[in-house]
Amino acid sequence: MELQRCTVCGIRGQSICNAINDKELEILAQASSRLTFPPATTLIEEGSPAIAFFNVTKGTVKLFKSLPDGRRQITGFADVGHFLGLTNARTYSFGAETVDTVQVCRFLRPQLETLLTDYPLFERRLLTEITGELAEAQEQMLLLGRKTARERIASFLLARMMPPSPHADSAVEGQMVSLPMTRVDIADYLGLTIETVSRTLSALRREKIITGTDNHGIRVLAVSRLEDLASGQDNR
Amino acid sequence: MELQRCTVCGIRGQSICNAINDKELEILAQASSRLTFPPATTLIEEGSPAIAFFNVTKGTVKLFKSLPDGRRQITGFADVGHFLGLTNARTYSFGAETVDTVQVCRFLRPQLETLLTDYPLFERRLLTEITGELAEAQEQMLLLGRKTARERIASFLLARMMPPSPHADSAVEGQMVSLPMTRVDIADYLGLTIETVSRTLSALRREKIITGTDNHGIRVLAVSRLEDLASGQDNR
DNA sequence: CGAAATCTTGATACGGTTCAACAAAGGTGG
DNA sequence: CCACCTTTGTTGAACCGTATCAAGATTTCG
Repeated sequence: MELQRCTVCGIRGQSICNAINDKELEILAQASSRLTFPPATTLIEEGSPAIAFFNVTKGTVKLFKSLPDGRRQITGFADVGHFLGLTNARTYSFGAETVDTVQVCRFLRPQLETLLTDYPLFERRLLTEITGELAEAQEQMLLLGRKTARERIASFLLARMMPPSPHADSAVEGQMVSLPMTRVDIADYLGLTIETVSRTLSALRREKIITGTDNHGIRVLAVSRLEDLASGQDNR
Repeated sequence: MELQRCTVCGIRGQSICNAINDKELEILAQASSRLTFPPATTLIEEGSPAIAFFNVTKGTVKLFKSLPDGRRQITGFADVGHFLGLTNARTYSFGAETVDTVQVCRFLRPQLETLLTDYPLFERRLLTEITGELAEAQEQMLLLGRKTARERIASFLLARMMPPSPHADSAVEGQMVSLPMTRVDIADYLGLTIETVSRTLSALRREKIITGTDNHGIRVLAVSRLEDLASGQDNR
């Protein structure tokens, strides 16, 4: 678990540090420490004191809530650029665990308070970020409350589709979707069981809407078919 | 539809205006207009341009998202003190409709921008508010993705229980729960059908966990039983 | 290479939906 | 203020999509 100073936040362009100008960047660097964690590391334990705040600079973190009997709902995946750990309460109401190898910038709570008051641009950026998270949460509530298993899988694949890279490998057909998480995680995110996730992906593969035997990388052959599916236009 | 200037925001103690000091209050008053709407009025149409931002000062507003075929998910109820309409996009990704008679303070977008930059306390308050909304959204995702119908109803009743008023009417047994919305709204909020909501409430009534024949006012007789139910401790 | 973890597929069960009929509440005009 | 009509809520019976239980296949990793 390497620990080093984040003198210049490496992913400034896509991270929250983006909001801060050059003079401020130095202060930010002193306020945060960069940490690297292996897969399946607990970053936040549900109910523990809310002492830190993270900005993901590499990898994917899953956020979740659990019931006493072990049922779990993953409320989101925080990819590069996203932050996590903001809360009003003294304790976290959710847990966070790394999916793959993850690098973060960590701010301790007093540091965060200082940053918020001293750097208005930082606070504004945070407000924008969290407003976007709320919109995503609302979309997910629609999915969990009203969509069928097929529609959920289709929505999930679309949401996780990489934006078509400019120097795309046009030799390979289909849009790439990266799925670093396991079937269990997908199921717990979509409010399904692993069996239903597996069956539904198999069905889409059979129908030539997706391809790829690799479990953590799928290719979408018919984006528009998926879009129809995701919004309930076309179930069969 | 009455329209008047909100010179001194009447519910300052519990509203977002709370964040603003006396000097600033006057400016806020000039930036907003107070409006009253009858039940079932559309405040925000899904997909329409995001021109305004509201603070609820009386009544309850429902927020929702819909699918093309009409399936609907209510993502939250905004009661007194809550705001709605904040978004990063140029259009709203959700709809909003009054449940009962509703009074709001409305800010137009440019006014909001000004307030945010000029009054840091206002911006901070907004960040706190929306952080709380995100936590609620996560709790609701757990409900929608992983709880049974019984657990959903129990959770809903608990969440809507009035805080026991200091001058409580101790002559009447049981904690009051106000349900201004219809069964359809409750169903669309909990990801169930109206029939299941009705059946489940009847079952809880039969089991003497709740009472009250009035559809919009229920009394909880056994709070701790409900709490067990809501977290999946005790299903029968 | 071998063991453990992860994923897939099949058979059966069940919670909640759907369809249907009726009951109760609310609102309106005479 | 009541009779009528419309809206909202309740209850029952049958059905269905997804969960559960079970077995086998594949992948991962030491």
